[in-house]
Amino acid sequence: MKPSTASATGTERNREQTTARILNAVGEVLASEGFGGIGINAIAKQAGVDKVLIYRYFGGLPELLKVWGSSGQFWPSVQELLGDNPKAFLALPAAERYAQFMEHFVDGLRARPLTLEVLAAEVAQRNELTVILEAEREAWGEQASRLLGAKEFIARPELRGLTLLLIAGVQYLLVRSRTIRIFGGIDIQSDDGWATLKASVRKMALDLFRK
Amino acid sequence: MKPSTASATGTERNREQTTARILNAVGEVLASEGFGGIGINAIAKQAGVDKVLIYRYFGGLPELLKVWGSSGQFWPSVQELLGDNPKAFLALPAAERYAQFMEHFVDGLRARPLTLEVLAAEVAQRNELTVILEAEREAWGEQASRLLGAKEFIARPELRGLTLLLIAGVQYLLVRSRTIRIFGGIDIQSDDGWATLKASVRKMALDLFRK
DNA sequence: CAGTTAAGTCACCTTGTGGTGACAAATGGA
DNA sequence: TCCATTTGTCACCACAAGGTGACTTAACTG
Repeated sequence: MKPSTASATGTERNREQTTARILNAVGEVLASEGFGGIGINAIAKQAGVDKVLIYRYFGGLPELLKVWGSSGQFWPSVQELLGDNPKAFLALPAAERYAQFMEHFVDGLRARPLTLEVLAAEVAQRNELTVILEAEREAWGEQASRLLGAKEFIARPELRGLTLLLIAGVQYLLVRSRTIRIFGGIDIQSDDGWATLKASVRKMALDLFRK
Repeated sequence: MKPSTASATGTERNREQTTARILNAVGEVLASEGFGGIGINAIAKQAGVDKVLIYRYFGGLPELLKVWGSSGQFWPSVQELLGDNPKAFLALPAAERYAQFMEHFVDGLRARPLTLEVLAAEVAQRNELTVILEAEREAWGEQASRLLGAKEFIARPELRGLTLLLIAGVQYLLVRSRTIRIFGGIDIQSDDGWATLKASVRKMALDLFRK
């Protein structure tokens, strides 16, 4: 029997693997404990790694979060919002395009619990991680609004504000749905509840874009 | 010179005044430090009171927050949303009524920085205080939607979901405006930015309710 | 194979938090 | 006037967090 201390945990002096473990642990802690549970000790424990290694390899918690945040894709890609067939999407009538865009946005965000967790943290605190993601989102919004239809946005400037409010509303309801079920009488945890909300938006779009 | 220890701080064995100080301190700490800064030590310090008195008079932090939360009026009253003349408001055409309602909601919330602070905290954590306010809000939403126009909501059920999204969007943008300025290209800290958003909603209402 | 570098371990410190027991002093009856 | 109650003060504990210095041991390199 070799009296190896490292082999007990399965780690064998492999920096690459250790850093990967640490980065994974960030997401794992985030998923299980939420943003409030993020801390040097918790991450080190989750990774099965001594916390001093985090300081050595990353410098500290802020730097670690920065690296982690830059590597993941938290936001639905623009492509994801357009659907399987981008060309066909852009050929749709304005109302249908608008409705589908919002639906895809809802679905994309609902499929990303970690993003919702970070989104929730952004609201409460402002730190290195949230700053990164804020910038990322601004860029995304720019790109998205261009795709959604710059034409319509120029012809009808009020659409810009309205869309922003709806996007914000979706984000808020999804973030809230992590901890509460009923909001304004609608079940925001269920598919049914979201189907209702999507239908509302679709109806609005049809009314707004009708001749 | 009397060697009075109490008179140094201006407090003279007055329980009523002390409890009032403590309760005030809750709001003050909340306003200056945010919800994350709330703690026994911080509140006691702000109140200029020994923390042990908080335990004696309230039992602990949760109980203190409960008392504080029940006493304040965090949410715009329904009356505030209807404006100076409720009767006249209800006589307005649907579109105008809808637009004004949303405008009053925005103004009412913008005038309540403490409410925004608590709203932000609700997103991240769930504790005694947030539970109280959640219940309060559900009741409020029930009342508000009844006033806004049960008639329209029955005739056009999609309005319910749409309104919920807009209300949620307003809350989200206002909460975010505590820490960031630009969101989706709009300045959510300025009156101008909000005027733009209000105008968008108004235009939408006019389009939706037109014959 | 010897020696340096780097990975991982361990014990420890500091600080801020919630929480409590014991005390000093003012208040208000009897 | 005396004495019990209540108000306020102070010193202290336990604990978890971030953070660091010094050590052991494996791996690479000449």
